[in-house]
Amino acid sequence: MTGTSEASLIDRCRRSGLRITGPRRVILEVLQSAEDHPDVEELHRRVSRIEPGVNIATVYRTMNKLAEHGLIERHMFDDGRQRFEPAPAAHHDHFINVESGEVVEFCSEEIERLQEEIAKSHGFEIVSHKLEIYVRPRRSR
Amino acid sequence: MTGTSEASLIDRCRRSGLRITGPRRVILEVLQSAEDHPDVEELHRRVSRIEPGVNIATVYRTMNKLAEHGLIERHMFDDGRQRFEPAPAAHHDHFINVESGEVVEFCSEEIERLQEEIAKSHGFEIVSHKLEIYVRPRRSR
DNA sequence: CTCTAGTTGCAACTTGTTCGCAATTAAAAC
DNA sequence: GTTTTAATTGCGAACAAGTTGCAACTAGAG
Ligand SMILES: [Mn+2]
Ligand SMILES: [Mn+2]
Ligand SMILES: [Zn+2]
Ligand SMILES: [Zn+2]
Repeated sequence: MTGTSEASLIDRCRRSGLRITGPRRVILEVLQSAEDHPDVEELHRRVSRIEPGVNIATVYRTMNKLAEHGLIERHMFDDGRQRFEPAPAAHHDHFINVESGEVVEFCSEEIERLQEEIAKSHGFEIVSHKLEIYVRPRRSR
Repeated sequence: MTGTSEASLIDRCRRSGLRITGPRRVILEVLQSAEDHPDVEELHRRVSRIEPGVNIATVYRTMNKLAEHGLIERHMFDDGRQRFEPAPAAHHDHFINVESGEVVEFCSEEIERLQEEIAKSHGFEIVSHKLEIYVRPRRSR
């Protein structure tokens, strides 16, 4: 669940007809190797460590472009800033540890199925959904 | 699921030690009688129709105060603006009709239970959660 | 009625994100 | 390799949603 789906983001960009420039290459590498769900500032920080001079507007624009082409997923957890991850091979949802900010991925077949069921019973067809569970480490006693 | 829990928002405010001023009274009435999940601009619009001159900053501040006291619930759907509803008597989640913007409430005992279960199995204890299902009317064939 | 802490209107500010524009450049076409 | 052109970039300004400082006002306790 961590790590990208099929090919590298760079390859997928090429296939989508996106140009691979210097800044973009670095951004893609940073994004690809991220184990977490970084926001734009954090991406920019990581990019700048590798290649200073890349403007944060470029990071924003690149994220928008990648999202348009379905190469990344955009999230908006409760802190109110966009966070990103390479488009995952399979759907998953998220735990957010409210104490550490850490994000943990999970997927429940049953929950997914129940969503379909309840949507159908309301006369709806699901376009997408978002399940975020804010948690803290369980204090054992 | 539509309509408030126990007492009126005004009463609950009084009990929380919040002062009932002119602007606040109108805001509370608007909020209480809302059938949807209005954002601040919309609340302000509705308030202004009843009593012009109320500043939008007051609406923002009132929402923050009410949320602090647990009298309303704050949501953030995909359009990126805060939306509000009076604190519901019982928990529920939301369908958002992507075509009309309409919000429909639902609750699934089973989904709630499965969340607990899966959180526990990851060593977490749930603080809160958010399940938003973006839907469109099911095209029957 | 008095007094004071809570509330308000207003304008200025903050934060996260987008945009216009001129300069640069990837990569398609020769 | 050279040319050509549309995509991309850096930069600063602009935006949008939400917050805040402040002086004036007022609910409601005593
Ligand atoms: Mn993820
Ligand atoms: Mn609701
Ligand atoms: Zn899911
Ligand atoms: Zn729920």
